[in-house]
Amino acid sequence: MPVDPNQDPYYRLRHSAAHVMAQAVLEQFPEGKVAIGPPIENGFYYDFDLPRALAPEDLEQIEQRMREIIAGNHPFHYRVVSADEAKELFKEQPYKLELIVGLEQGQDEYGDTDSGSTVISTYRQDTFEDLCRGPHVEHTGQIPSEGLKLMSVAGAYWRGDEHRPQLQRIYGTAWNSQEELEQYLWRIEEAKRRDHRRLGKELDLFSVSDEVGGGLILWHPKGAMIRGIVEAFTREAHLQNGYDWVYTPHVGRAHLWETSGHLDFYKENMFAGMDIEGETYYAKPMNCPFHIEIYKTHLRSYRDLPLRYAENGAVYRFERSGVLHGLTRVRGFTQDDAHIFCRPDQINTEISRALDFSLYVLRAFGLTDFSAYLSTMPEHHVGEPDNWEQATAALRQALDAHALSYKVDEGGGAFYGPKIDLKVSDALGREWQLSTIQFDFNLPDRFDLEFIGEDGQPHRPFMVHRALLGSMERFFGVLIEHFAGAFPLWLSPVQAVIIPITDRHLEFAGDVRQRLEAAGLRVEIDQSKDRMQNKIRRAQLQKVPYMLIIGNKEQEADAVAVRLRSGEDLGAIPISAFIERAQGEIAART
RNA sequence: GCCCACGUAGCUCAGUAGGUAGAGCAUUGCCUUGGUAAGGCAAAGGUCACGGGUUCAAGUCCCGUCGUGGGCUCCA
Repeated sequence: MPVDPNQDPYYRLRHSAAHVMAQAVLEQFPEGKVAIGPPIENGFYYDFDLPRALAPEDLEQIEQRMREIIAGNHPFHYRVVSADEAKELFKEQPYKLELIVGLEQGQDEYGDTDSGSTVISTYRQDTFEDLCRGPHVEHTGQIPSEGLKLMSVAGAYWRGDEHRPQLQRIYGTAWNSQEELEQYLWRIEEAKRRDHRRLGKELDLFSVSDEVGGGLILWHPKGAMIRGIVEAFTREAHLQNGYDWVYTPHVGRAHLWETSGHLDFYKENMFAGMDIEGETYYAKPMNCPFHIEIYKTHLRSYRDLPLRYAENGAVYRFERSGVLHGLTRVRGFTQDDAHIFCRPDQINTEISRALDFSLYVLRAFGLTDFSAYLSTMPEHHVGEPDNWEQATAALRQALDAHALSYKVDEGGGAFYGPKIDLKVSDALGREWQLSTIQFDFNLPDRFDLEFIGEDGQPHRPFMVHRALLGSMERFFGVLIEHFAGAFPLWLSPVQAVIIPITDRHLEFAGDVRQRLEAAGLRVEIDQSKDRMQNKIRRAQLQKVPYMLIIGNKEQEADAVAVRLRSGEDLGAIPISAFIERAQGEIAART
């Protein structure tokens, strides 16, 4: 994702670092070919076509050479050249030549049509001259050597096209100072510590089995406990917000998917069909057709609308093996899916409600930092432009009413309707796409959906597809990383561990457990023969919110000595008082 | 799917120049009965991902398959 030169204060420095890196690499591989080298979020990269694969040692050497170039304080010289001059200058560089031809046709370096000018320019520092529109720092000395680090090498296709040559991409990062660099590196380390795949194993939440297949999640008891709480909470919230809960099957006949158009346009993402008594069935990649079939079981009056069908619907999509990733990119997942069928005059209210509901649910899980994206009508689309306009206006109005700042992706909507995507930032400031609210002008036509209006005539309803959490799998992954596995009390699979100091206290421990469980708390006793210290350590590593230590003193006082996972020791608290405290915390979902 | 790297005990990893497999944690047993992040001793645990090849000898070298990771692309 390229960054905007006008908005990113690191743009010049990182872009310049990319040029310096290209110089260093070409010095080492004079026959190497260079592609493009833009600044990106947190750093920069440059793509090379080199005679051999780069190893980590090469990065050290390149980085070393970069520091020398930086120390040389070489100025960046800008000049405008004609297309012919440029072609002569880069005659040994086929990728640059392709870029120059593109520039002549008004394309940018990614091959996209660029509305900007078609000026062809270069920047030169020291011995290296690169096709570039800039801007850059004034001289290489302005790139802070101590804020620079090459991170990794990876394969990347020329122009992102798998049919074009695969290049070697070197990722680097560059900051204004060593402190900034170290902060960034700390964030990377912290992200690794929070990685849901790692915590999923350490906290025994879920696994993926080779035997079952990639991208198919096994929810272990503790992960399933959390999922169950999430589902119960959101289901209840849906019922309170005017949704009807439904259940639909995992497979459907081929004819359904022909009608929906999935077999025409989505087949490469579907699991292969299954033959049952001469009829082909497909695992569902989406829930919409099923909800539509429910809609169609009755003739609907304008008075019946809006109808809102919600379901935690498991869907299966064939994702290429290379893209699978933990819980966030899988082949089978459960969407908290709903479809709203409404009259044209209801869409403003419905969209506003859906957005409101979305924000309410996400906030309940401690996610409070949102950014919104509005995607509008693409060139190839179905449905009447009037409807698109009305729908887009409704989306826009809802965003404005909720005082959400949003970016507009002009022409970025799906072919079947405009949409709002909500992204949330987690505790580390990373963005995750969760909620989506999108209109669908395609399926109502394909399934010939109708309602009878006040005029006694059939009309086509508007259909809105929306998910709040996105999928249970991805959302769980986000929760794990957001909380670093230390879930708030209401979500914690084990809310308290009772730690008897000696075996003599086991009986009292059992008594305490019973009372806490009767109060609705999820409690375990650590009956191992380890010492108290080790039991504390174990509960701490499992990120259990409360450790309740029980010895002679507590037994006499009918109390528990409460230790928090923060390390704080609250001392002895009467059992009834502890129950009250925990119940209050659960009710507040903090 | 493609490029690169990786695949050794339940987990995290070590195995130097090919010579026949090791540690810590977890598990089990015995001793220890303790006051806020690891008590001691011992045992058990591995067709070194799978298949083939080179070699007197392969965890180690070569080829293939499967899987995982980092990217590309895509996306809930």
